[in-house]
Amino acid sequence: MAETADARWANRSSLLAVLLAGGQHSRAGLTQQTGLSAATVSRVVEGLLDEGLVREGAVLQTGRRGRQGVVIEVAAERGVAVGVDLGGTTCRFLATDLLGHSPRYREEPTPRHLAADDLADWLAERVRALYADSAAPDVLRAGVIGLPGAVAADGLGVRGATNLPQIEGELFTRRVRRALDGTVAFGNDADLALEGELRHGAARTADTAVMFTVGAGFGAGVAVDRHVRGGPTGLVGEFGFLPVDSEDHTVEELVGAEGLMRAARDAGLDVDTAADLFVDSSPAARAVIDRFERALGVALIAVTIAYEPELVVLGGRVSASIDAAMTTRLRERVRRRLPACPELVHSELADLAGALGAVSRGLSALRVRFDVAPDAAAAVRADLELSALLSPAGTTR
Amino acid sequence: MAETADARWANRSSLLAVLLAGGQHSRAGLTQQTGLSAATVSRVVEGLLDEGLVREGAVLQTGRRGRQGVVIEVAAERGVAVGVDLGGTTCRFLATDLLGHSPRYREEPTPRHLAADDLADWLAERVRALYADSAAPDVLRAGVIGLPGAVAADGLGVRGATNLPQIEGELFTRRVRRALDGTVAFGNDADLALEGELRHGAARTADTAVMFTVGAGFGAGVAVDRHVRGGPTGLVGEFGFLPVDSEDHTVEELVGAEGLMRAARDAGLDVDTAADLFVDSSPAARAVIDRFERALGVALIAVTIAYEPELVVLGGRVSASIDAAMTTRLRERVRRRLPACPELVHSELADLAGALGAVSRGLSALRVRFDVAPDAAAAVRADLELSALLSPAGTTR
DNA sequence: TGAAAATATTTCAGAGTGAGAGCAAATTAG
DNA sequence: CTAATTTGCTCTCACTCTGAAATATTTTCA
Repeated sequence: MAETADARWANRSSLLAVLLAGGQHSRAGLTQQTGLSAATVSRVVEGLLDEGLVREGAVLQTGRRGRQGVVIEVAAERGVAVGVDLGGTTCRFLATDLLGHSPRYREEPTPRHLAADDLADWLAERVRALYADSAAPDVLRAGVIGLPGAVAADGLGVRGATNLPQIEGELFTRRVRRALDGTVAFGNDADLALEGELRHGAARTADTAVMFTVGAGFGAGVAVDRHVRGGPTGLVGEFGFLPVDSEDHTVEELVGAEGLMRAARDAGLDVDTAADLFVDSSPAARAVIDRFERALGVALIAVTIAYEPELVVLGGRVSASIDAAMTTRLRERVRRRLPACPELVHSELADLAGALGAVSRGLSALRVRFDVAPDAAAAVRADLELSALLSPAGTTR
Repeated sequence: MAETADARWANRSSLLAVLLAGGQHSRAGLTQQTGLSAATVSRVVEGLLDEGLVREGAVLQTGRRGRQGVVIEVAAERGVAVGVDLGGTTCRFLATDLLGHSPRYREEPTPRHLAADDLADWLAERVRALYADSAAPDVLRAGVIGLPGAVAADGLGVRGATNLPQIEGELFTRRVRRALDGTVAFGNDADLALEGELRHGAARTADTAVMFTVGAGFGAGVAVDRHVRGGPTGLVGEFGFLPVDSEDHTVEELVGAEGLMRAARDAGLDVDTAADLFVDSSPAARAVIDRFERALGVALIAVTIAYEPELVVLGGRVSASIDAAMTTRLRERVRRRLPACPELVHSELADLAGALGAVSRGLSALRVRFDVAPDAAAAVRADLELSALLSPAGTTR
């Protein structure tokens, strides 16, 4: 412990962290970025060149006089990260290289009729195909798969996957993991969506943030100190279970699309989608929406008390129906009761948040496998090439 | 950054961390405890001897054959930590040396009629007296003062101190701090009570824990990864604000002693203390207690969802009335709705939790000032000499 | 063309570590 | 009582790694 060798490793870590965040860096630039001496940077870079983890690229055209620096570029093809968002209806895949570049995105309907085994094989096959895109001989691979259920801290046990019951337990996850030689990890889809927003979306600058996912049901992801928390059994953030009145109605029943539709039916309303309810001005519809707003307000109060987040990101299908007037009313509702209230913003990454978050985690795992210190690996702010994805053509919206 | 000198500092840190945790250690023992080489331990100890931070004590009688080791003991008189729990009615003081030994405890009625200035002077005078007990020439002092209100992250702004209104704002805290030359920090009393239970009480072994303080009002402290969290404005954990029914009753109204007494009066009951309500078997009293239990259940559900703690510690005056039957019912209530439920246990430190937590934080601050790495400083599990305090004679119970 | 400036490498002294030798002090065995 | 053994501590030495400074290299500017 605490040998002198640690220093070298620490320096290599912080240097690699800078390189893996992307951008053009010469050795001189790295000297500035890392605060190390020029000599040390030269030596560490030499080591990385020997490892084949970086290579010298073009000379850096600065326009200033003096000798030009040589760009040190990461051998990005040495790693592949695959992020998957396995939803109840759609499955999204996103693969990138070690730098988060050359994204390849695809989506398919989830074959929800398949049993656990077959679904696992179906998924593994597609991930393997994305892995295979990189032809380099010694590629490290890391896949992260978001599931519509709570994932235990061990990363295998799945619970509460009402949308895709066959993935419950450890059968599905174990089979996927084995089929992919242990290169994959699992996470909760809401947590990964928050991870995405946290690194590349609306919560980019937030330290502590919560994401409400309002879809068929209601879920929340929680990030404290830029670290998404799931809890030992993955229960953390499941504010859908929170009771909101004396009759034991829960947030999920009043806020989720399923609950909304049931309430609409009970009120004799004839609507096809939850979104229709929000634009229906009949008293019956307004009553349902009022209860929606009340319940969402309770959830907002609860998370404000629990974490005092700077930001609550609204995501999920139904969240699109939450307009500015309603967010204003929600914040007022909180402010009437509490001395502070988080910002309320809509998701920036929409459908892609989950897959992006999954890739981000995969990239972190890759960095660690390339022997970057875990803290540094998680702190890297990679500049993924998202523009192509988020342009109108790239997404399904 | 990352010079070789860091290694020496890191080694000094981990060695000091072992020494400050207490116990008898020879150089050989330290070699084992720290994992460092014998040579390094000798060198670091030599440095500490030069600093005057440690000294050689008696020879260690092991009974084994071979040369006897010399005990390296911390110059505990080099630091004084004072913890204060400034309550609405009682103010408790606890002072220890750098090792958490030679505790001096006293309590006085809080002079709640004094204005901010005078109260600050009153408090500072008493803390100064405790500081003065150590006659060593170069003593470092650290005081931590628990206040019955939310303390902002900057450690100065106080809010929601309904029990002791004159400490609101920054006037009181600034004056105390200046009177004590900046050697003091402030914290929320519920947070510090949890800190105490976390380090020396019921939550000793827990990683993530919550403490409910059920007194006149209702507050909660939150510790995640053995780290008590307050939030930017100190709002974190104020689950008293949580609404529990459609009529907007809050947890505080239904659970705090004040709310209980009001409800009792409204129900035409003639009781003197909240405790009486719990042993009253009349239907009216039972109804009040039922609502108490329901609201506490909602708070328990909320914290379980928010943090999934291993443990919820029950503290505060009213918590004594919560018997085993009620905790069992509460846990059943949670389990009916959630897939997991924390343990529910009573505080072990009772009235002293706050002062103990405050001293613990003071000790941490002292360690940091002696240049121990903050992480290591916080992780030290000092063995305070509590037996004298917790024995029947030591407390007010 | 030469001066100035920026990048990169090499050299060197200094700081620090661990292994192992060596010394000191205790117990045990004969 | 003496020698062997064991344990604690220190000293020496080889090694790693760093940053400062000198040097080489390459570019722009006057």
